Amino acid sequence: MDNFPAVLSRCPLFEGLSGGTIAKVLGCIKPGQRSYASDAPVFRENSECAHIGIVLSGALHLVRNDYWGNRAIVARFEPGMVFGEAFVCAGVKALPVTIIAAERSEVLLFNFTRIISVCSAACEFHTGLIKNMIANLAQKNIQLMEKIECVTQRNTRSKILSYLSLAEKRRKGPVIEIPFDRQELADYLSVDRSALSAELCRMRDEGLLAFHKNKFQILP
Amino acid sequence: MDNFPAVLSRCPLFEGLSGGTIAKVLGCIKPGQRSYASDAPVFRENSECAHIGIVLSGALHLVRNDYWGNRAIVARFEPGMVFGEAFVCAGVKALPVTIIAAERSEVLLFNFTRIISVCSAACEFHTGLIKNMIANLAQKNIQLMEKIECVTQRNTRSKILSYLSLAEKRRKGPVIEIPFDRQELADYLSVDRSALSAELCRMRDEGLLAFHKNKFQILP
DNA sequence: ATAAATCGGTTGTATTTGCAACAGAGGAGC
DNA sequence: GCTCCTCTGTTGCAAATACAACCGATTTAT
Repeated sequence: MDNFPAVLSRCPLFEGLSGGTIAKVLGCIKPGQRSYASDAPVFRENSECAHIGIVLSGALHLVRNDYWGNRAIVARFEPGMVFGEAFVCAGVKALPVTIIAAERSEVLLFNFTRIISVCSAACEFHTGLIKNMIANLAQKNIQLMEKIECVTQRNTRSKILSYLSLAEKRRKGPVIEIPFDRQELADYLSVDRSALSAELCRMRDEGLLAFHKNKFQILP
Repeated sequence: MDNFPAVLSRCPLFEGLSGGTIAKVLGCIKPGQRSYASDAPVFRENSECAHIGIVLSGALHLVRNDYWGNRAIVARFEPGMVFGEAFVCAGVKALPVTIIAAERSEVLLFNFTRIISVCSAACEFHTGLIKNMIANLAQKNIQLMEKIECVTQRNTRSKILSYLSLAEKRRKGPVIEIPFDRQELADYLSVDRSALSAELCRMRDEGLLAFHKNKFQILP
C-alpha cells in the first residue's frame, strides 16, 4: 500500500497533480483495490466494463482469442497505466476483448462515468482529470497505431525490427529489455512462436542482432 | 456550403448540439475550409499536426508507407469524421503517418488546443465539446482494435472474414458495400492484392461468399 | 534430490503467400 | 468507334510461414 502514491504519480490520469491532490481525488472517486493471480481474468470478454482501472503492480494483457485458439496480445499495461477507459468512455456494452493478469497483479478500479458526469460541477480536479484523460486516450491511439505498424509488416523479420525499433525509442541506451517471453512476443507480433525463434536466430547469425533471454540489441 | 450543417450534425464532436449551437461554436473556433484533389496530402509525414480536421465531403486515408514501398491503410475518414485529433491531443511533434485524400475532398481545419485551454473558462459549449472528444477518442481506440483484429488473423481468408463481419455489423442488411477497391482493401488488410483477389474468388467458388465489385454478401 | 513443467531452439514438411507478368472487362476521353 | 487507362482476375514460381514434433536447458514443485 505504501508505494502506491509513487505509482499513481506516474499515472497519466494524475499528470500534473501533487501527491496530496491525488489523495484528495482518490478520496472523491473511492476506488476499489483488487489482486489477481497470474492468468486470472480482470475483465472478461462479453461482460460489461463498468469500471476503469489503474495497474498498481504486475502487468496485464489485453488479449483476443480467435476461433482457432490463436491468442493475440493487443496491448500490455504496466504499473501506472490506465486500462478499460476506452470501453467505458465509448459506452461499449459487451467487451470485445479480455484483460488478464500477465503475472500476479494489483489494480485499482473505479467509476469514471461519475467523473465525467460531475464535470459540469466544475470541481477543480475533475477538469484536470478530464484533460488528462484526453491526452491519455490520444496516446493510446498512437500506441495502437504503432502496434498496427508492427503487425502489418509483410514478413517476420520486418515485424521484429519494427517492434525493436519502437522499444528502442522508449528505453534509452543500447540494450532493449522487452516485457515478453518468446510466446508472448509471437502473440504480440501475430506470428508462430517457432518461426519467430528461427528468424531471431537467423538475424543473430547474420550479425543484425544480439540477444540473451529478453534483452536485445540492434547491431549496426 | 449548404450541406455542411447536415454533415456537421453527424460529427461526433457536435453530438447533442443543435444546428444553431454548432453554428455558434464554429463562430467561436473559426475553422478554415480546404479542398484537396484525389491523392493530395492533407497532413504530411514528419510535419507537425497543429490542427484537427473534420471531413465535409469525399474521404481521407491515414496511410503509412514503409521502406519497401508497401502502403498500409490504417484508417479511413468519411464525411463527419474527425481526424488528426489523436496527434494534437497527444502533443506529437512529427507525424508518424500521412493523411491523404482518397478522392476529391473538402475538410474543415481548426485549432483544438484553443478549446482545451479555454475550457477552464467554462464556456457551456466547450465542456460539451470536450466530453464529445473523449467519446470520439475512445471510439477511435476501439476502431483501431478492430483493425488490429483483422490484420492479426493468420491467413488471408480469416482477414477477409474478419473484415466483412465487422463491416456487416455496421451496415444493416445482407449486402455489405465496402468503401475500398481491391488494392485499397489489400492495403487495409496488409496482404498482396493478387493474393487477396485469388482468395476472394476461391471463397466465392466454395460458396462462402458472393460479391460484385465492392458489394459483398456472406453466405450461410 | 527427483520429477514435472516451462521455455527456447531446431528440424522437416505442407501450406500459404508474395511477386511478377499477363489478360480481359469496363470507363473515360478524344 | 477508337485508344488509353484503370481495375480485377489468373497463373506459375520462388520464398516465407505455420504446424507439429522433438530436444535440451532451466526452473519449479514435491
